Formats: sequence, C-alpha cells, structure tokens
Amino acid sequence: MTSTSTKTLVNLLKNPISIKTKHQAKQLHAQIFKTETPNSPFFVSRLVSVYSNFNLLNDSLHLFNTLDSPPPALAWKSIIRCYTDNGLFVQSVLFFVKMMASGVHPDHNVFPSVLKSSTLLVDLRFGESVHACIVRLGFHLDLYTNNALMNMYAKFQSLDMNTNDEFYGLEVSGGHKIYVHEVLDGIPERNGDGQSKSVLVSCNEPLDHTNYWKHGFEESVVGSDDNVNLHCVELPCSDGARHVDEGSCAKTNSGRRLQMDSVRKVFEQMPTRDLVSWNTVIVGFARSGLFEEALEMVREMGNANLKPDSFTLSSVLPIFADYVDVIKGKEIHGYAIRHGLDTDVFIGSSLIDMYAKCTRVEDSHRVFGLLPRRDGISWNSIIAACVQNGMFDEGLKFFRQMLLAKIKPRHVSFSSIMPACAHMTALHLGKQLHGYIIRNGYDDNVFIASSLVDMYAKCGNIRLARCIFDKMELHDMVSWTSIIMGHALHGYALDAISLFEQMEEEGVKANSVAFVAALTACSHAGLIDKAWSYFNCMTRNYGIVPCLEHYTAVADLLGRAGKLEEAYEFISGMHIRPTGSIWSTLLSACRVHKNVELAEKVAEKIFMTDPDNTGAYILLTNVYSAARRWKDVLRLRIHMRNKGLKKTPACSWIEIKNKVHAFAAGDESHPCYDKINEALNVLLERMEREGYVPDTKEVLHDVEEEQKKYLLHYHSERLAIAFGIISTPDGMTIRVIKNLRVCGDCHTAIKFISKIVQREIIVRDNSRFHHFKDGKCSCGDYW
DNA sequence: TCCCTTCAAC
Repeated sequence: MTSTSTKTLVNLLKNPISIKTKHQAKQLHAQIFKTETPNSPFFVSRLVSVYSNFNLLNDSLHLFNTLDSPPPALAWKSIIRCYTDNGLFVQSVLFFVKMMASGVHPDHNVFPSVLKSSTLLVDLRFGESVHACIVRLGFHLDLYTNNALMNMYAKFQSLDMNTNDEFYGLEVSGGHKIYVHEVLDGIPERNGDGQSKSVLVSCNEPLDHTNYWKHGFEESVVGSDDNVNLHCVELPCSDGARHVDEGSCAKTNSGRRLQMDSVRKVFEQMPTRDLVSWNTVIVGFARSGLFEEALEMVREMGNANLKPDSFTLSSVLPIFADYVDVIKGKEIHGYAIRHGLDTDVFIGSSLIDMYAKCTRVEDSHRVFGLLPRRDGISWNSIIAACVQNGMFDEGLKFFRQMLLAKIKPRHVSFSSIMPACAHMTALHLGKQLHGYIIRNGYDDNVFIASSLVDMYAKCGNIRLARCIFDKMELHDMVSWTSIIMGHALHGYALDAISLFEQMEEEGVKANSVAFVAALTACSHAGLIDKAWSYFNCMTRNYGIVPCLEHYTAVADLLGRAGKLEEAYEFISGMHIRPTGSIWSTLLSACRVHKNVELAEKVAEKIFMTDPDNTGAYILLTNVYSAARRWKDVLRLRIHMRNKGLKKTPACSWIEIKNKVHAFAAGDESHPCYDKINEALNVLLERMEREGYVPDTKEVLHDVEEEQKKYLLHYHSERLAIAFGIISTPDGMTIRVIKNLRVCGDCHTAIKFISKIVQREIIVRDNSRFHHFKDGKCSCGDYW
C-alpha cells in the first residue's frame, strides 16, 4: 500500500465502511502522513471520523488538535459521539458547546449524541436549550434527532427530582464530582459571538489523571462556588466505562416532572416514525406509570404495521409485573418464543422479574435456566426473585453462584440480597457482605447503606445501624424509614419519633411507610395521643390514605392499652375490609386483658373468612385457659386436631461463632445440655435470692403448680440464653431470636438474668426487640 | 447516529 495515490486515499476516506479494523485505520493514517498535505482539513477530519468509529478516543482527539481552527463539522461530530460512547457525557456536552461557540454550523447527526449525553447528565435545562437549538437550525423533522429528543424528555419525567431541584446527583462509583455551571449559556446563536458565552466547570478534586481536560477546557475550569446554581454530575472514572447506566438518580419524594406531554408533542409532529420512535414513547409511558397509555401505544403500533421487537417486549413486561397479571405476561412470553426472542437477555430478565412479582418463582427459575447467556442483571433478577418470594437460602445460593461465575456484584446485587440476611436474622452473613461492600468501596452508595441500616437493625444491632445511618452523606426516604422502624422495633420510641421529626425538618416529606414506622414506634411504647396525632395528620394534612399497616398499628395500640371496645369499633370502621391479621391483633389484646366475650366475637370474625387460622385458634385457647375454662380449651383442641391444625412450637436460636444453635421448649437434645441445665439451675437460685417469683399464670396448661414452674424454667429462650452465657466471654452481648412472643415470666426472668450476669441480652420475638440491661427492658414492660 | 431488563423501607 506504500504507493497508494492521494486519489485512492480520498476515495477510501469517502467510503470509510471499507475500513474494517483498527489496524487498517492506523495504516491509512500512516499513508496520509506521507502525502504532501497530511494536515488538510479533509484528511484529518475524515480520519478523526474513522478513529471515532472504532471508539479510539485518544487518537481522535490527538488528530483533532492538529486541525487549524475552525475544524469542520464532521470532526466535531465524531469527537462528540466518541465521548458519548465512552460515557464521558460532560465532555461530550462541553465539546458541543465549544463547537457552537466556534461558529461551526452543525449537521443534523450530531444531535442524537448530544441529546443522549444531556439525558444522562440529567440536566433538563440544558436539554431544552439543545431542543431550541435544533428547532432554530431546522432539524426538528429529523427522525433520529426526534427519537433522541423524545427519549430525553421521557427519561426526565421518569426520574424523581430532588427536593431543591438544584442537585440531580448521579451515583457513579469511583468518580469525581463535576459541577457544571451555566452550560446553557454556552449555546450561542449561529455566527454569534462565542467569546461572550462562558462554560464554567469545577471539580471537587484536581483532575490530574483525566487528560480529557487538556483539550481546550483548562480555561473553563474554575473553583467551585456555592453561590452558583450548581448542577452536580459525576464524571466516570478514567477507564471511561459507562458507569452512569448502572447508577441511579438520587430519589426524593418531591413532585415528578411530567414531561410525557413534551414526548407526545414531539411524537405527534414527526413526519415519519420508526420502531424506535414507538418504543421510546412506550417505555416513556411505562416508566411514568401510565401503563394503559403504554399498552394503547403497543396496539396503535400494530395498526401502523410495526411489529414489537425485543425492545418493545422488555419495556412492556415490567407493566404486567406491576399489575401482577401473569396471564398477560405469559402472552408476551409466548409471543417472544414464537418470534425467537425468548433467549434475549433483556427479555429474559424482564420475564424472570415478571414471574417473580406474580409469585410464580418456579417459572422465573425455568426462564433463568434456559438463558444461553447471563449477565449481571439476569443474575440479580433471579436473586431478587427468590428473596422477594421469601426463598432466602435460594437467593443466597444464587448470589454465591454468581460470584463463582465471576460476575462482579454491583450495588443492586447487595440491595437484593441484604433483605435475605435481615429476614433470616443472619448477622454473620450480613457482616460478611458488609465486609465485601467496604472492601469494594460500595459503602457510600445510598441504596446499599440503607439496606445495611435495615439489616443491622433487624439483626439486633441497632447501634451499628445508627452508626451507618449517621455516616451517610445523603439520607433518602428509605434510609429514614429504615432507621425509624429500627428504633421502633427496638423499643426506642422517643428516638424514633425524634428521628421522624428530624427527617421532616430536613425537608424530606414523610410518605405512607414512614408513617407506618412512626405509628409502630407509638404502638410499641403505648403512646396513644401521639399515635392519634400522627394518624390524623397523615390523613388530613398529607392526604395519605391509611392502609392495613397503619390501621394495625393503631388497633394494636388501643388493644394493648385495654381500650378493647374502641379498638373493635376502629377496626369495624376501616375503609378497607379487615383481614384476619388485624382481628388477630385485637384477639391478642383480648387475651392480655382477659376479655373472653369480645375474644369470642373477634374469633368469629376471623373464622368467617379464614376458618383454618391456626393462630386464632391458639389465641382463643389461651384466652380460655387464662380464664380457667378448661372445657372450652379441650373442645378447641379437639376441633383443631380434627381439622389437622397444629400449634407452632416455640423455638429460640442463638448465633455462636457463626453457627446457629436452635432450642425448643424443654429441649434436651443439645450436646451441651448438661452444662446448660447446670447454668440454668445456678441462675435460678441466684434469681430467687434477688426476689424472682415464677409467674405460673403464664402457664396455660391445667397442671400442678410445681410442674408449671418446671415448664417455665425450660422455655426455649432461657435455654438459648443460658447457652449464650456459658459459650461467650464475660460482658459480651447475648442475642437471641424467638419465633413467638416472649412470655411474661420469661420477660421478668431475663431482666433478673441481665442484672446477675451483668450483660446486655437482646431478644427478638415475633414482633419486636427487647433489650435487657441491668434488670430493665427497653420495652418498658409494654409489649 | 436513536429505544429495552434487575434493587432498598411496610
């Protein structure tokens, strides 16, 4: 090729498709270098374009900088697209601004890249300026430009904007924070005075390793100024990877920007539309929750003789996941199979998710098993599918398999798997994950931090949960509710309430779940007036319609306070149909307050809708035995046996050195049973010396008094605690989990034990945590 | 040159 003529080179460059490899591109470059005019704008700008087609950003930039100004539009466009393809959206946008300032007339095909970059920068004002620019230059009829425009507006409307509307944070791991000021002023009129426009950029640390700034922008880099309207974005790390797609917009509960009208407007004025146009509108509607509109567009698309492709299907499937409509979801699945799209990795993930949300997790497994290729998202989908359906062990199994398959977990993976640890109260697993998170630098991610807060709170370590919460830079709704709920469950109602108030002071408006947390706090501490004020405030001032959880917290509170009739009226007056579970709350209160009559009435309500509700039978049995109505007890027991209903056996467990030890009541099977028994007897002796008197009323069997004492002595939580005491060093906190409510006598006994052994003992029962310390419990004996 | 999938608090 050494003797290639200039004419041949020109022809080659005019038809760059014939250049198939990077190597050929470099050879071409070398040949041009040997010609008489290696620096001609034609050669250079064409070469820039060739390099940018191969995504060779540095080579393209190097050539671009050899051009005498003003470089031709083709060269600008190539660089801008290359920046966008490398995920360098700030640079892409700034290059566009600089191009406009240099007076070059852009051609239409620069706009899709610029719009994509401004979309991913989450800067609506800039995007709108670009739109104005497009109209001004007469490119508003261009198909690709319009598709990109619609996409931009659709993305903006589906993001939850921050409360103060000034900061649109994109989370990108390992990146710098770049502040872009006044970018929009940088778009001058065509042939306008570019010099008068400014592009101000600042960064939170020196950009020493990012050579992108060496290409014409040093003069624009200024120190950050808090007085300037800042639009904060993160610059991806220097490897140029496209991290932003995997990031997430900082969420708040402020109002959404409804931009679907803009999307619609663009769509309607388009002279021609292709499949991408339709898909863009469909996904826009789907993301903004306008599901019916999205589905209507799919039908209209058919009328326009366009067939749904893999983009359409994977955008539509999440709609049926949200609607929990497995019939429609299956229709899509069928369509995908008929058109050979069922092995598409995008559709596969949507299908896994759709089946999981419809509680058909076995179908999720099947889809996952049939996928020929699995990416991080398919793995996350199957992990989330398991966890969301309560299959925690399975979820962990998939998580381990994913690591073995050398798929690096991302923040989504952690927030999918962490609830499994929280639900299983598997502190050692949670800690392992936390270690992994710290080692890989994910601990500043708000989603991950929130799941950690929730996990530690649910696993009994509220102090660590609080510590992580306090270290978070930005608190979103979920982290607030996690920490409030955490304190509520641990009985620290006043802390929970003050956190709730702090949240409101910081401008985060409480949502429905936050009120559940606040009401739960009140319910666990018996704060009736406070609960009513929250409940009324929520419905009147916040326009939140109470749901079952709110009603349950209030009913529970009324019941515990002995206001049984009031609770009955409250439940009967709910705007939704009372469930068995909320009636059970009251039934439980009837047991505490020994109201047999109301208990029978309430049980009747439960059995009407749920005749096999074992819990209700047990509660009613307890009510009868507390009232010493042994005949009724017997009658119910026989009835239950005939129905094949069994009482859940009490069970407690404790983690010692990452191993879980479980105990049933009166359980003698543990290898260390002799030592446990010995410890229990020593404890009992010291407890009685301190004034402990067994409360045999808690034993609901019709047996002798001595027998009752014996039964209490071997309740499962006491076995677990005794084992904890003999297996751990002095002073170490003991954490025990029980599947049922702690009985009154054990509660008293554990208070004594905490004082005698001088340890903090934390017991989680089926609804809350008890922190026993120095003979007192955090629940204030109200649970 | 443009469009798609996964996650946290109840």
